[in-house]
Amino acid sequence: MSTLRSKIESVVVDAARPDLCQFQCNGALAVAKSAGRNPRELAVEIMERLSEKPMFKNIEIAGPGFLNFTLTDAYIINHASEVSVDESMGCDTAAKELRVVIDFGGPNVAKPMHVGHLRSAIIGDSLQRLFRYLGYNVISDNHLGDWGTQMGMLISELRRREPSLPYFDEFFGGEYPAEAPISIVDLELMYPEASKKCKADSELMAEAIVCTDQLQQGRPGFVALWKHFVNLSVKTLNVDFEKLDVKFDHWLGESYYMDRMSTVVDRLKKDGFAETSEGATVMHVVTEKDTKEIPPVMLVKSGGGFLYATSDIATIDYRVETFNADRICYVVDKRQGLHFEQVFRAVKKSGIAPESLMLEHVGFGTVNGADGKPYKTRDGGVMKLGDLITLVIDKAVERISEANVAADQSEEARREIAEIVGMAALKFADLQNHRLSDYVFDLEKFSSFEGKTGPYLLYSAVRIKSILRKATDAGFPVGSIAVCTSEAERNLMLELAKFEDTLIAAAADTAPNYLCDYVYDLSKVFNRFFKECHILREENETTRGSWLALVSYTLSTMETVLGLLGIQVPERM
RNA sequence: GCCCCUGUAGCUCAGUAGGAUAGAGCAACGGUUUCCUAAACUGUAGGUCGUAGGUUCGAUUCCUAUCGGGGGCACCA
Repeated sequence: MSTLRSKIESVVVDAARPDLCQFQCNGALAVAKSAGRNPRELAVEIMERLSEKPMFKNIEIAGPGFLNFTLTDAYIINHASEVSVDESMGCDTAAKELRVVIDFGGPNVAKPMHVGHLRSAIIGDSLQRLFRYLGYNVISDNHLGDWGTQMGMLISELRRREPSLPYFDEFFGGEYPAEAPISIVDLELMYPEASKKCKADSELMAEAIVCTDQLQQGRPGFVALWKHFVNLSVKTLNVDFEKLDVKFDHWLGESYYMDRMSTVVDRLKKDGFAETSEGATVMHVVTEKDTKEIPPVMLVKSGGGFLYATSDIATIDYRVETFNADRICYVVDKRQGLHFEQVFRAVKKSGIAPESLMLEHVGFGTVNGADGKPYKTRDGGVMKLGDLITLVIDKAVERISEANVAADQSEEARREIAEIVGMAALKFADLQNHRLSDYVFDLEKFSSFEGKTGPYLLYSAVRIKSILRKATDAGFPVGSIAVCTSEAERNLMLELAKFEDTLIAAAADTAPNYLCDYVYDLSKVFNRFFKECHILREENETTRGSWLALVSYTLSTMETVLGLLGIQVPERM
């Protein structure tokens, strides 16, 4: 099934001036230039060719050569009717060959997640849902930061605190304890302290780096300790991801590629891509065509440790070999752009990745406070993701009791609604911005539950559910879309017809904000229809049945799009 | 120093192949409730799209310069 727009002609676009027409075509203007012809004449020819089709109510030529199309109501009704009974709402969801790896989340061991991780998690999650919906073979992977210098910092910090633990005894031959030597709370407190000390004191930093290198070389006590750290951390990370309703197919952290890193580095050396420079192993990725400086990729530190780039290269090697990936999307802070450019160049140049592999850094901007600086807590500390979620949900609870809604519901049900509403507020507030732009995170603003917010959308959807419930109770059957009695109704059908185009554009640009705009526009158009066409009071059965079908179709579309944003709709609110 | 991103209404942001009168939310000032959830609907006002050139029939969009803001640039991730 094709979209209403593309049923006319593929080059036709939605109207820029809805007051003049429903769809428009600017092709005559573009073609006229290359053909050396008058655009209006060309437009007349196109119009004559198309005007025979019965779908058109009207075709006009306007301005310098725009073609303006208006469809007959019968045609619009027919399209809406067909799509409304289609399981995928007219969208091509057939399985596609392309295998897409989406790398997102990327939390670090021992560091609680913060607002930056929020963006990666919900943008990445939206993309995985979108690509899956469109039929792509998606593999999502939470690339846990469990193998970097922060591990060395933690190990050396703990050694200073508790030197007698067996993990630090090089000659210890027994079994290491099954229980972790510290709690998760201690671990999370220990990291910021260790990090601060290392930054301030180069000797401590050197010690941390030595510990990191030794860990990476497999020193048994350090590995045992490291496993404890990872296990503790993963437990708390899971709590946050669960609250966000974000799931991954894999949790393959950097450490997973430990063996592969040395293999890959050896191969790069053997094939002449890597060389030694100032004691470190590096790979040059600059080409003759470059006008800018591209620093070489650092593969091995002079002390023997691997780096961020090494693990990313090894990871690509794995994803090509094991997942047979055609495309890899990295949903990572845009400030890491240079890193990815280097890594992408390295794998292409060395042949680790085939030329056909699409490597894409899906970058995103920072989350700022009202002052335009990165978002912090009131006392200037890092806002933890878990705390942020709590704030948002508390706000929703507060608002619900204020507005005295869902008063007939149990305490538990209201709590559940508050969680859904809070998460919708949070996710929609983030996703509606283009991912690359920095945005101001204003709790009051998106918790105000007014305007272009998640809760507004939920409210619209919930009202539809309510109508459908009442219709069922009254014994009104859902018919098929058969009438178009008002402009509001026609506009709703036309808006619904934009569904597939929106999804395709969002996927092409990896831009969930297109979905946000669409579902918001749809809600607005629906709310107008809702105001003007009183469904349950309508006495004509055909009209009422048609409206119920239209309303049900709107609900499916809204729930689907919200679902692609990771937002669920409650039954009542 | 080099490179990348960015500058759109009072504020926060959209603007999906160069197209007609540049959009939305909030804030401001109005209107709508015997009516399916008023967390709604709706009207008005508000912009020389940072500035100056260029390409084009046509530029917020592409190119150049310039100013302002942010970011990145070998042993952190």
